[in-house]
Amino acid sequence: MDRIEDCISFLAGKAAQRIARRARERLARHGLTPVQYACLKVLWERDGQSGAELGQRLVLDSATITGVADRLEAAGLVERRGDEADRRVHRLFLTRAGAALKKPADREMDRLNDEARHILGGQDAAVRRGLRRLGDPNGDWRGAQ
Amino acid sequence: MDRIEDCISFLAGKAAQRIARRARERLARHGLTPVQYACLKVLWERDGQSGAELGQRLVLDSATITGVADRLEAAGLVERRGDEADRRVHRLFLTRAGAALKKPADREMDRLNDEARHILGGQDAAVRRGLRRLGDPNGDWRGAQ
DNA sequence: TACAATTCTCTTGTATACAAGATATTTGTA
DNA sequence: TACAAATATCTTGTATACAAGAGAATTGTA
Repeated sequence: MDRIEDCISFLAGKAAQRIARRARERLARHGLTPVQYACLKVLWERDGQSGAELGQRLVLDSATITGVADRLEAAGLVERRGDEADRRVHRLFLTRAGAALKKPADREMDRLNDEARHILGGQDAAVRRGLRRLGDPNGDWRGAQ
Repeated sequence: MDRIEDCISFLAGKAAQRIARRARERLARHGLTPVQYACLKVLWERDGQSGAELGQRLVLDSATITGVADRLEAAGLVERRGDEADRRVHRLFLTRAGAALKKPADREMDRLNDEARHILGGQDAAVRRGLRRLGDPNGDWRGAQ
C-alpha cells in the first residue's frame, strides 16, 4: 500500500470516527454518548444485567464498563444493585429517567441510520455485511497469515 | 432499530475496533501504534510537514497531533524543528530510525490488508468504497435529515 | 500602519479502549 | 474440607478523540 488512505485500518477508523461524531451530535441533545446509548439499548431489552453480561454483548472490557456504569449512575439513568446469590456481581437497573430516554434516543439513532443508508444507497446491505464480518469476535482474522 | 448490533454506529465502531486491535498487535512488534504509523506513513512520503498539514490529511485534531508528535519524538523517530519563515509552525522531520521503520512497518500493514481482503472476499472493493463514502470529510451527512 | 480576524501549537478536562494487576468471591477438585 | 483456578468488579497508567480555550504569530483590511 502506498497511501495511508488505502489502508483498511485507516478507512474503517475514519468511517467509524465520522459516524461516531454524528451520533454524538444527535445523542448529546439527550445527555448521552454513543457507548452510554449502547449500554442503555441493551438494558432496555432486559433490565438487571451484570457488567460482565453487558461487556460480552457490547465487546467492552471491564475497565470501560466500570467507567460507563459510573457515569450512567451519576446521571441518574441506572442504579447498581449487588446480586444476593453471587456477591461478586453488580447488576444494572434502569431508573425511571433511564427508561424514559428509550423513545427519543432511539429516534435519533434511527435517523442516523437513515443518513447512512442515504449515503450508501444500494451498497448499504453489502457494507453492513462486510462490517459484521470484520467486527465478528469469532471471525477469522488470521486466515491470510 | 431493535438491536444495537444493527446500528451503523455500533457496526462501524466494532469493525474499526477489531481492525485496530489487529493493527496494534502487528505494529507493537516495531514499537508503533496505529496512529503513529499513520503519521509516519505521511512523513515517509514527504518529510518536514507541519502538524496542521498532518492533521488535515489524517483528520486528527491539534490536541491529538501534539500528543502523537510528543511520543514519536520521545521514541527518537522524528524531530521537531521550528519553521523560520512562520514562527508559529513546527515541522516534523524523520530521524534515521524513523526512516528505517518504513519497510518493516509497511510489510505488517500489507499483511493486515491481506487478512481483511481474505475476510471480505469479493466484497472487499464494495466495502472499501462504502467506508470511503461514510468517512469522507466532505461527505453529505445530513442528506436524510 | 493599526487592528481585527485567522492560524498554529499547546494545554486541560472528559470519555472510551486496552494492558496489567489488585481484591473479593465462587467453583472445581484433590 | 482445603485450596488452586476461575470469575466479577474495580483501579491505574497510557493512547487516542474531542471540546474549549490560551498564547504567539501572521494576514487581511480599513
